[in-house]
Parts: sequence; structure tokens; C-alpha cells
Amino acid sequence: MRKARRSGRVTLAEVAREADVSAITVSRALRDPEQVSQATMERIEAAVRKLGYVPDMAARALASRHTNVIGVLIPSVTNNVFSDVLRGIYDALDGTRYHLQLGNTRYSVLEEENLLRIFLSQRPAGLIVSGTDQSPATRAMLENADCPVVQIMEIGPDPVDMMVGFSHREGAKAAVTHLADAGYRRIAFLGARMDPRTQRRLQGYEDALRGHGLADPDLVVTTPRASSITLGGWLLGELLAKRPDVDAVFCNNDDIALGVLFEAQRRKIDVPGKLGICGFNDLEMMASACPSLTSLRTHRETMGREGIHMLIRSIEGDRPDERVVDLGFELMARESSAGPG
Amino acid sequence: MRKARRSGRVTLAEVAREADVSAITVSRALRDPEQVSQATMERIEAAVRKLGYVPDMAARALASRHTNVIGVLIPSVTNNVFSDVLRGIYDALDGTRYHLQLGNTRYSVLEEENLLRIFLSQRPAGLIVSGTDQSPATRAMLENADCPVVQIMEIGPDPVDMMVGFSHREGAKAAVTHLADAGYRRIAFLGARMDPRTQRRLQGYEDALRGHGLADPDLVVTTPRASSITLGGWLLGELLAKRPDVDAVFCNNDDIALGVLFEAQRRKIDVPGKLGICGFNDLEMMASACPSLTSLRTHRETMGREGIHMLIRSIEGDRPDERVVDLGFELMARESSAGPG
DNA sequence: TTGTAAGCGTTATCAT
DNA sequence: ATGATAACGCTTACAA
Repeated sequence: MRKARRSGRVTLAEVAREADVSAITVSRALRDPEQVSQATMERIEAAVRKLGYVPDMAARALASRHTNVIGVLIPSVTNNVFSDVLRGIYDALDGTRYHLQLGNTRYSVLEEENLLRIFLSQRPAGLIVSGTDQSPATRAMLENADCPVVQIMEIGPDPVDMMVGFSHREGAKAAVTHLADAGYRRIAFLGARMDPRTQRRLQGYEDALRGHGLADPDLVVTTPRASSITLGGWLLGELLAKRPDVDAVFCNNDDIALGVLFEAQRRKIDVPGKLGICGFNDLEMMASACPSLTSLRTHRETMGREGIHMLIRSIEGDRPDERVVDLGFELMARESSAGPG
Repeated sequence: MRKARRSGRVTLAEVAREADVSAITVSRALRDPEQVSQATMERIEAAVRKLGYVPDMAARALASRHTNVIGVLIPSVTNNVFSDVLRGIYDALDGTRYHLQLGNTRYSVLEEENLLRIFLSQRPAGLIVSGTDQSPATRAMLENADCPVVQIMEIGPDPVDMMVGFSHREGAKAAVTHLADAGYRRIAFLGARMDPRTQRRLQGYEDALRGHGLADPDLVVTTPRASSITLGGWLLGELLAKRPDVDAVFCNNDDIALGVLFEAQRRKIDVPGKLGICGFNDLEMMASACPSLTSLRTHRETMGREGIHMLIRSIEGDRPDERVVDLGFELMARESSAGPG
């Protein structure tokens, strides 16, 4: 009595029998039609269609010891910032033979570690991770991964392999310098979540204020809670309670900036006359708001796209010379920071 | 001469040798520690750690003919609506043994078909697809898939397997009825993208206006372009050029509604006195806006969470009795639709 | 509780 | 251009 445990799915062997060739010929025909004669190809195509053959990725991965899966680990799928990065990633993947495997770490280094372990067990062709603040274990796994790795969102001194991003600290410094140059003197920092990138933005804010002799720890209001528009309004309330004399706010991100604008409108505080506002990222809504909102534009789609490009070049043996790419940022000065008065 | 083509990775056999047991015992120990004696378990754990063993998912999938992968196909990763659904999905998956494989169809039935083909080649444990408007080929593949399938976002008469969503037509009808009840008489429809769900919302709008004797085809302004806040402002401009006497707008989604609000502020049109506004979905920003914006709340996270719950129950042989779950909607009446005058 | 043997569906290797 | 064969790393079926 045989131990049959077939799955019921059509296999290569069955297609081969139908087309009257060997299994390996079908395998080759499917992966690289060039290698097979015209006539054989046609018989195989007919057989595939007739039987409704679908290749089994697991068997393929096992036999070839590689996949076309690119693993991407990002801290959030709901945050607009990462949706834009994802759009760039999908764009760059389009038309290539690679598939995306997306992992949502929810801003937790532990979840990142677990997800990476799962990803590695699938033998990815390449990996993209966010930021530079991995746990030691994650770092070690990345360094030992037998595939290229790109860190996106940030640049730093010690890449695992490749990097594409920008300096959040320099970005924040530029934004706050803009507010100071516009004439604001009591410039606050409003921050939520306080993940590593937010921390670095806070440092940039402090750098700028120190440079202008305007530093004042009272003007920093933060919360570990996840950022939202509503939270922006709440943070402004907290700030005004502490420092009613504040004349500008640098917001850790655009959601908070928009929340601040709404709350200012509700309290009839003139923007930009009594309160200057500057956001971070320059999401699409910033230009549309009334008054339009100043923000520091970051190149999120490009980060995703460029990350994938670097990864694929690397996978295909054409390793980029530049291992660390700084995409920079651009200050979009608008009505909300036109100056006090 | 043997044909060795080992990958260099640590295998189950090596762990077994190290722990001085057979491979199958290691396999069992890893999948279900209960089946193995305490002492053996400890030796195996030590060996795994010592050698840094990582299971090979491909081999596992091939041998067992199933995976713990749940495939999810959604039309957009950047749209807030789907990010909320995704959050629900991730929540529900948390702590289970299932992984997510996410596919972005970009609102294209063709991409959906291709992605589904790829997904099926990985033998998913279950599938989630968005909406009810699949291509015939997609529909056929779903019906023949040897795993449970949940359609989310919408409900309809002919489920592939299970469904969780709500009626977009009824939702739109309720929203427009609210505007009419508030006293608005020339209620416009502003729509972007015009995917199937948007089309059904337009029908609901028409249902409501017909019921109130207020129908007027001139008041419908749509575009196939992807929706955005900026586009909301542009649509209001188009509408006002055609019908300056419009007194309310029902927006196909919240981005458009917010864009309309900003544009109205820019043109100094009083909201809600001269222009009532109602959105669709009730994203977080609607309650924060100034004036706060009326919207039809949809249960997006719940759709994702419930979809996964139904799927997992089904995978595990505990098929829900209710195959079609209507989550309904809730009208959130706010300042922006307080009535004309 | 543990082990043996066979098989999952594909591709690498070598041969013709 | 095509084929025979073994191998990929794991799990199922059956046995002890």
C-alpha cells in the first residue's frame, strides 16, 4: 500500500506528461522560454492552460534555494509617511520579478526582531528595514543575512549594508531656523510618539534654538502617545497653559501641525500673526490648508523607490558604489510661517 | 561523486545530530513541545541555540502542503481607509500563528488577478479580498481556491464564501438624507476615482435626492483621478463654476470634504450657513476640523478584524454560521451640516 | 515518547 | 535542445 499524500494540485510532471516532454523541460520553458524550441513551447503552453497548472513556490524555493521575495519592515502601515514610502516601493517593484513581503513592526524593536526571524526563514532575496535603531539581535541577523539589506528613512554612520534617507536632526534644525529667521522668538516643539527619529528631530530643534540663543526647555511639549490631528490640538492646549506667550510651534509631524491649526482657529488665535506653524514631512494636505502650512518636505516616495533600486541592483550583482545615499529635504515656506505681527 | 548542493544553512538534521535525536523529533519539538519529553526538549533547545537554526519555510510548506500565510488583497496602501482596515487585520493576527501577505491591487482588477495567481501559488491558509467586483477569472480562482475566502468592505448578494462590510449605497443615502433633513436643497455630489464602491455611493445619493424630489444631474461633479485634499478644493471650484447656487455637498470621501472646507474658507464661503458639507468614512480628522465636519462613520478596523476572525475560525474548522456580516454605518452629524441660513 | 522510510514538487547537475 | 537522476529540508504515515 502506497503512501500517497498528493495535494490534488496539478504538478509539473503532469504537465510534462500531457505535453509529452520531461518535467525539467517544462520547468525550463516556464522560467526561460528562450531555452526551449518553438514547437515544444507551444505544446507546453497548451498543456499548462488545459490543466490549469500553477507553479508551487514552496517547491521552487526549496529546490533553488532562493526566492523572489523582498522583505520590508516598517514601523507603521497607517502612518501617511510610510504609506508614501510604500508607494515608492510598489512603484519600483512594478514589472520586476520580485514580490513584496511587508512586515509591520508597530514601532517595536521586539516585533521587528520577531518579524525578521520569520522573514529570514523564507530566504528573502533582499531586505529593507526602517531606521538605524535595531536591537543588537536584529543587527546581528541583518549582518549575517545572506542577502543585501537597505536601511531606509535615515542615514547614519554605520550602515549594515546600504542606506537611503536623510538627517532628521539637520531637517529639524533647518525648519526651526526658518521660524527664527521669520522673526519668531518663543518657538515651541510639539512631539508625539517620541520614536528615535522624533528624538533626533528634537535634537535638531535644540541645535537651532541654541544657535539663536532662544533655547527654553519649557517650550518643549511631548507625549509618548501615537500622533494624530486631534492630539495636535491637545498638545497646543498643554503648551498654551504652560506658556501663553509662545509665538511659534515646530511640530514633529504634519498631523500635529494641522491639529494645531484647527485648535488655533477654534481659539481665534491668528496664524501666522500670533502663532507661526511649521510641520515636518510636507504631506499633501499642507499646501491645501487655509492658511497654507509650512513644512519640511521629505522625499518619502524616493526613499522607497531608491531603496528597492539599490536592493535589486545588489541582488543582481551590480552593487551600487554609493552605499549611503542622502536624499536631503526641502523647506516649503508657506503662509503659516510668514512672521509675527 | 555525490551531487551536494547544500545551502550552508543549518538544517533540522544537524540539530538532530547535535541533540542526539532523530530529525522528526526535532521537527515535533519545534511545532508542538507537548509531544516531546522534558529532557529531550532541553537538549534540542540547546542545539537550536548553539547552531543558530532557523526553520526553512519552503521545505515546511512543501512537506506539509500548507502554510500559515493569509493573503490580503486591497486596492491601495496609501488610502487612509485601507490603512485602518489593515490595522484591524494586524490586530486580529497578533498572537496567532498566521502571517500576512499583503497585495496592493491599485484599484486594478487585472493586478488583482495577477496577484491572486501569485498568492495561490503559495498555498495560502486563507484569503481576504476587497469588494465584490472581481474579474470573472479572479472569481473562478477564488471559488476553486482550497482555502476560505472573505470579501471585505462591501456586502452583496452573491458571496464567494464569506463577507463582512456594509452597503455603500445605503450609507450614502443616509448621509444625503441627513443633509436634506437639515434644510439644504441643492445638494451636490463630489466624487473622485469612481471605483465600484464610489459608483454605489453615487446611486445612494441619487436615491435620496429622488426621494426628496431634489434630483438634479447638474449637481454631480466627478473625476476619475485619485482622490486627495487638493482635489476636493478643485472639485468645489468646478461645481461653483457650474452651479453657484449649490448649498451643500456630499463628498465621496473625507479627503475631498476637507479640501472643500479649505477651499470654502479661502473663498470666504460660510460653512455651514452658505454651504453644508458631509464626508464619507469619518476619518479621525473630521471631528478635529474647524468647523467640525459631518461624516458617515464606517467601521473599517472592525472590517479588517472581523474578516480575519471569520477566516481563522473557518481555517480551523469552526465555520461561522453567519456567512455575510453587515457592519452598518453611523452618521456623525457635526457643525458642517448644521443647516443653511 | 521516539524512530524509519517515503514523499512533497521543483531545480541543479551532468549527460547526450 | 532535451533528459535522467538526485537533491533541496521538512513532515506524514506507520511502526516500535
